[in-house]
Amino acid sequence: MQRLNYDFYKRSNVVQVAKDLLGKLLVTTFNGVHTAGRIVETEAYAGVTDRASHAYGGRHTARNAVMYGPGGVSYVYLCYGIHHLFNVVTNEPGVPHAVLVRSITPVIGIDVMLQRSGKKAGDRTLGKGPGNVTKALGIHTRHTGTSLLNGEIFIASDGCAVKKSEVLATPRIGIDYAGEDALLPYRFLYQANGR
DNA sequence: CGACCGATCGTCT
DNA sequence: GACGATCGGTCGA
Repeated sequence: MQRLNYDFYKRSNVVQVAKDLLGKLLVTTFNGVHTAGRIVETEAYAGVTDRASHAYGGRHTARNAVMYGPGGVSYVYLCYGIHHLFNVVTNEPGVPHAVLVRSITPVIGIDVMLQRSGKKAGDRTLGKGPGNVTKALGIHTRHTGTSLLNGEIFIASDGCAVKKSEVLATPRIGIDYAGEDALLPYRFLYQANGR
């Protein structure tokens, strides 16, 4: 198992990074409790030129400040007052690109994830949907700005190879306000054996 | 089943 | 003061 390094996150093509994150393991290690899931769904947010992005037009606020920092840092924010959504900042400082992790399949610490989510064993919705990802892994808005290069949250490769034929690209979810950018195929699903 | 709606609050205007 | 990069429960068919 190999933690992804800055060279992975700093790349300038956020769409490519979003695709490359499929099949990787998203790991949290809070208080010595390890939980991890395989990333099976991501969305790319292409910064200032992307109307769906929080940084569209160079918008710079306290909330999205970490997007303007270096890649390999978490950007977690609250949506609809209830859901904590986990993103990975990409690219080099000054370019506010990010990838939203929308779904994982549980791999390590499934019992803990079930407990955190209040779900029963066998529930297929565990880790499905961006709000459920953070709930299962214990990620909170307080974790925004933490580095994935050396912190409690990180992404690793376990050598799982993702074939191009197993990746499906579709428009992103819930961004109807983004005009033509809502049509961009920036959502990627990894479907090895269905879901 | 699918459609609808309520929850719930930080953030930006 | 309005509104989400959502979820899950409920209602009607």
